[in-house]
Amino acid sequence: MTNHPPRYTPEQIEQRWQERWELDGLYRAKIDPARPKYYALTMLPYPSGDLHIGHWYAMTPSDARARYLRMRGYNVMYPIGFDAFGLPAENAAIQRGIHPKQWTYSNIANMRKQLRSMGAMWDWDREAVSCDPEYYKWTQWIFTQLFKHGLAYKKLSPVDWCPNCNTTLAREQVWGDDRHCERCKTPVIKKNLNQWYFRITKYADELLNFEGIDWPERVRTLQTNWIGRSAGAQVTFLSAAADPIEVFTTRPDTLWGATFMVLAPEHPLVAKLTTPAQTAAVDAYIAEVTRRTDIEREATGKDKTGVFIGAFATNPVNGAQIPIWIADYVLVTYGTGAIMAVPAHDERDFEFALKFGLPILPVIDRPDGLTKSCAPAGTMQPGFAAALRAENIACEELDGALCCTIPPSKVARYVEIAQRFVQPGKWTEVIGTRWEFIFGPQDTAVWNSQPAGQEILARCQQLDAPARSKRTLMELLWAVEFYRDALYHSEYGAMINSGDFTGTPGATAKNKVTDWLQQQGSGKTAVTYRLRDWLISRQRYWGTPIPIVYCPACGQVPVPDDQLPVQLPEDVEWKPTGESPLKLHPNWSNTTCPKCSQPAQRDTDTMDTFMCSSWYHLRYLSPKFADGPFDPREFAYWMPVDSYTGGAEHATMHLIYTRFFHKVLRDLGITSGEEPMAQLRNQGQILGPDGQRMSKSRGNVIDPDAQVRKYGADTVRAFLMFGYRWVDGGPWGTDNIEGVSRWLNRVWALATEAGPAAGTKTDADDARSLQRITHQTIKKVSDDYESYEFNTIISALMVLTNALHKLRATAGASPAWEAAVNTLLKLMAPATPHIAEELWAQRGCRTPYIRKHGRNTTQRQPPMRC
RNA sequence: GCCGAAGUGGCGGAAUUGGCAGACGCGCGCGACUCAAAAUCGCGUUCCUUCGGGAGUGAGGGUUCGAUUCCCUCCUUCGGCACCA
Repeated sequence: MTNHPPRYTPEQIEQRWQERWELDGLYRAKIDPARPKYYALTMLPYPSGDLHIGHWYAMTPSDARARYLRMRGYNVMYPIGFDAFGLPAENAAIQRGIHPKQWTYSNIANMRKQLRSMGAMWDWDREAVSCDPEYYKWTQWIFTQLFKHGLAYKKLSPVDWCPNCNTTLAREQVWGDDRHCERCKTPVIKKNLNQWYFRITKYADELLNFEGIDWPERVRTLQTNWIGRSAGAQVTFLSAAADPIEVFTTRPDTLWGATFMVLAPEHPLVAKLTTPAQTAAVDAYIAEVTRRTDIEREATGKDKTGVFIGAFATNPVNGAQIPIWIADYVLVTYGTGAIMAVPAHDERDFEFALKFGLPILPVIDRPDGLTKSCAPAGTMQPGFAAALRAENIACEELDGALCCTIPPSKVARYVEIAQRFVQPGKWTEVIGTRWEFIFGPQDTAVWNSQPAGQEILARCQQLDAPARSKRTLMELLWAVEFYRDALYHSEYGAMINSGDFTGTPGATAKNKVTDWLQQQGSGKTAVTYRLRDWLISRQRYWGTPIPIVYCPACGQVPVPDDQLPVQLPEDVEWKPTGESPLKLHPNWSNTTCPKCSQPAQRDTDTMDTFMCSSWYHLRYLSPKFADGPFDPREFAYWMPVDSYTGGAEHATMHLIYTRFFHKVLRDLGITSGEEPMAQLRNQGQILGPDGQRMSKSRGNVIDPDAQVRKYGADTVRAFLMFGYRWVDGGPWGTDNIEGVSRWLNRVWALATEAGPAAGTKTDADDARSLQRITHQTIKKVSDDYESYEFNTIISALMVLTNALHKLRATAGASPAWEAAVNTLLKLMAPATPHIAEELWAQRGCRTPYIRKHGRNTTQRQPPMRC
């Protein structure tokens, strides 16, 4: 053997091709109405300093897919940029004395280099960097647009504050049971601050509609739950002094069972309604609740606390006077901050009523028909059990008591028998679907109203000493363990004990009552959301300044368009004081009012960085455009984003904000279309080899640069596609990458080594099976790119490679062989572009770039030749 | 507690309009090449087996000629929400 073909040396070929692609501007996306467009987008990185293997995992398959679509003939735009504002820059500045700007831009320079080593087809001409003044000018402009249209407002309220990051956080940035900061894991505290909010709640209903977009079920569910729409009614109760107290309820059909009210301790009416006798207790309770942090509230569990404020309200459906309490299980931030308590059909209210001895009245029939009766020893005369048995009513003895679960059809019969057998001076009862107390023959009492319940309780207390300690009838029944599962339920069912509405079936009850309330003028249908408005003020330096000026005469004035951007000053102290660094600047905040030219002050907070990332996909369209946030011509051609990929951890943050922005801008006439991203796919996460999240402190971080040096970018790319289900991710596998490396070497050998000697006979069957597997691979690879199943793309390519290997001796001289090798290279090109390009060129193919070759299909077409 | 997703060899993972379970890769075993090793190549590799077979996709049940795939119950893991009226 004298003529050894050159070995596969990725370090020699990869950089060469990257430079050539760049030089020829191969991946510059230009508007071309003749071709179908495809906007492929992957979530922009934060310039933390080093490209992480996680970036590779997220971006490589996206890039491969974009390259695939390009080969299919689409005009593909695949842009990249940096989400460059944010806390890490400032923290690095504090720790190392580097200016956040310098830190950020040098990181960006480094990451650009690293990103290029991936061999991705990014259009660097479209790069956008969110901390560039030309970028944040338009972030500010969008803010002023929202302000002018009443969608941005300032409000003093208790907000979540991270004591480590020294700034406020949006609600969705507070995570976990201990309510910690999403970024640094420090538990948050509450502060009362005057802050800017965006009215995202105005778009709640629209954000619930995912029609026409192809997003993962999981993200849609997360967003739906986060928005948390509940439909019901708002009902007005009146205090003795006729103050209206509004409550929100999803169960207007239970109004007749509202036996008390609960207001949030912070409810504005509390001070006014509290009677003098209760003032001290109420003040003490409020003080205690305010002192407690949310975490302590959580720690105290669900044990209900509360206090009676001395006042009563009138239930609008029956005029009943019901006591008003305050309790911290009612949240001032949800609904109206006040509830009607229906203890018989709401678990929390039930618990509260039981604890504080408040009355309970069942008003909804049990749909499951569960009916129970329990007669302690000595309650019934002998023969009772036998009489029941004769009726086929099954009972069991529990601690001497005769406990029966009565079939619905036998309830009436049971009552008759019990009447006959109850001992004089004793009683028994039937509960569940019926609430009837049996004192003797011809002597039963039905619990169908609050007063009736009181009377029954009084009778029982006369007969039975232990009952005298019970404050309510329900408390008496709760003492019987056997009854517990039948005393409370929250199902829909026929209305009972509800005046004229008694008997209304569960299916229609809610609507009938709501309609009636509306006629009476004491209620209306209402919808409440869990979603809160988006708090965007941050008390940090490295962010977009809020373009608002406070004028003593004119109030809040947005900075006019021609004065944007409000530049971030560079000469600041960024010590973490808890105040905005911009506030401490000697003169930055001093300005003049854009309206009246009198001295005025700038807002010294900066914006949540999620604002920057809510519209970056629009800036990519035309990052240098000066007459607006983007060039409308580019928008018209490229939008919406056809495929958006990134982590699912952004489901309730970035991915909801960006939809909100899009809809706002649409309503302002700036954009069009319902949604910004037509299709979304989430990738999973790469963990350390130990199965733990990669982190420097654990020492399990995989450095992509080192892997590229060792194996080459193509191997790393193909391994990341091959080793995992993309949606799942998993631990970095140190072993599997060797297999991918071997595969590329085998491909190299196949394409470069001399074939069988001239004149070697071809086995027709083998040539045919080579052709068959070639076409099967084309189909498999195409289908799997469409469905983001990247691991099976690589395995299909390996299968084809193995077949080539095996059939070389017998089919290596056939046309099918040449077609198969060329097809393999083309099918590999999206995943492993450098080696494919190199071998393509080495084979003397006339088309200069493999990617220019048209689509591969399974449709009949001549064997591909280069 | 509520909602959602997922459980397949020693490992990563294939296969679902219901049709040969374990593709592809790792690892492992045997062999070739080599003085030797690495690399490479070839063969084998779900488990049990008395070598005839038998069992097998988290567990149990059901539908079916046939179930990893569909239905019911349960278990485990992960993610989200959690006093949201």
